[in-house]
Amino acid sequence: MRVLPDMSKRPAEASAPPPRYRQVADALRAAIDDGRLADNEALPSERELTEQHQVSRDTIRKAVRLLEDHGLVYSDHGRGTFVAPALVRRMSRYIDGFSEDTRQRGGLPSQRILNLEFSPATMAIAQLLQLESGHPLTRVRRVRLTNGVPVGLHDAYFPLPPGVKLELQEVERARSLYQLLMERAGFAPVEAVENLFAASADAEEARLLGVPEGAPLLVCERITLSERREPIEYCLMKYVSSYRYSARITQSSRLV
Amino acid sequence: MRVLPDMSKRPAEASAPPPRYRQVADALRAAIDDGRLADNEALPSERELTEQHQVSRDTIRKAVRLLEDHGLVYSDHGRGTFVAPALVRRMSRYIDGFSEDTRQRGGLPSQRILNLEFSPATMAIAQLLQLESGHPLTRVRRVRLTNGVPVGLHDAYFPLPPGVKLELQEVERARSLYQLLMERAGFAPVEAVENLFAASADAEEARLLGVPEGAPLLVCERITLSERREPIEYCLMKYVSSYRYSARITQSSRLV
DNA sequence: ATCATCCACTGGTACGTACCACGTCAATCT
DNA sequence: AGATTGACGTGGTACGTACCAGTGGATGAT
Repeated sequence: MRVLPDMSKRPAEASAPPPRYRQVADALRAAIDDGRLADNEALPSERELTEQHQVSRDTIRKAVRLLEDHGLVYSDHGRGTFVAPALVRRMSRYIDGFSEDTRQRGGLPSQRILNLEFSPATMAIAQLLQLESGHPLTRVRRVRLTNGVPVGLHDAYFPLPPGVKLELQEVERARSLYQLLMERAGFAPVEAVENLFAASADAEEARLLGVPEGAPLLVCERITLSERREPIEYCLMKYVSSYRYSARITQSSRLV
Repeated sequence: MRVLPDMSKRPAEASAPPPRYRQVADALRAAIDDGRLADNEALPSERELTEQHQVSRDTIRKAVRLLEDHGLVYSDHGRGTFVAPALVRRMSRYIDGFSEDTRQRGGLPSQRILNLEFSPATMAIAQLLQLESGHPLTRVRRVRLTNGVPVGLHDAYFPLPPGVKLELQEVERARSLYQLLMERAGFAPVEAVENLFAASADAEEARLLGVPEGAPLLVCERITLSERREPIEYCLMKYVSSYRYSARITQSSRLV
């Protein structure tokens, strides 16, 4: 079983300027966003970009690769690099993407805290979080809304370092739960794994989401991992059927 | 509107040896797969690997980056590169992953073709595939099974080049629909975008999947794209609630 | 007109070098 | 004992060079 580290040091401090390849990527991204580069239009060749930005080809390639990873462009050997169609560009997903996803689709995200409680880990959750059964966990239940309409239920469980206690007030005030957890507990998610499946709404879920009992829900079970790839949160999210979860799948450079 | 290219040339021919970085990646992957490198164990440093494999650091970094993209390892600045825990390693998804996914989870995948028909594109599908309404499409409906038990319904629509016709026989004989489409029609998917949501089974779906009418289903709507990022297939997949769709989410090198 | 060849251009691989940024931990200083 | 420092090892960035491999249009022969 793991021991939870103290996590009280704040990284903080002024930020260094981003690396060159990142600056180039941002410039290209801006050109795509404001339409100077249209869907499926070719970017300047890497050698041209080298001159335009006065950096080495290596740097240009890093920039392009970054955009490619995010689905903004695609490269074809021998032909060039092209702007990905908007359909693909919209598909990036990030951790705790609810607020961002909603905004990106033109909706206004909000949330309502249902409760904040401290409960020992059940055997199932303890196993997922690699803690011993009964380890004290904090549990936050929230309703997620889009334009004031409930679309999802989030049920998050996470261990807090000894001595750290969350108050309902601060959770309700916080703009982002993750942000708060980062400040108060050094919570630093860098990766997450999710399992999605369908389920029926029980009576309580139906009431909270404003749907009939038995209505189909999209269930997303998430385990959030720290920098060291230790599980730091288990979260069960249930969405009404109008909610869309987007994904982008590639086969490039597939590992047999 | 697009015009469908002929697509009759076969790439074929012997394959060149894979690039060095790919060979290194395979070697590392093998070491991870057979347990020579345990979960969260550190890989040799990049400079060590340089000597072991007698290649430049650039090549080593390409190899490591490849593994990192696939969630097999993770790198920490200043600390080293480590084997990702199995939880994360299992999360890669690929196009038409049903058979592979199922096998990987220890199940035996199979399928039953429901029907093969030729139907003009409805307005909705035509728009998604960027074709004019009424464009002739081929439609294949299949039941997907795991260990003989139905778990999903696939309903695929795709345009075929003029002159190419699929026979029910060959579809039923084919080991993989995509494989067949590649051989017969130059079908070359390289990317796909998916929307997932929940829905209730209607009477027919319930019958085919062996679940009660109204049972919750995981619906996955997929648009498959060619190398040129042209939509080449629309596929609606519906899964019973025991089916798990896995995803891995990262925030590394996020584009603000 | 058709086909094959060639060539200019694209991204992809691979080498080398240098330095920077970050973490770790032992040595050192309070 | 505790805090500070600093050397060292790690991955990250950036430069340069060279050549390979796939594309597609121009060229020319048929």
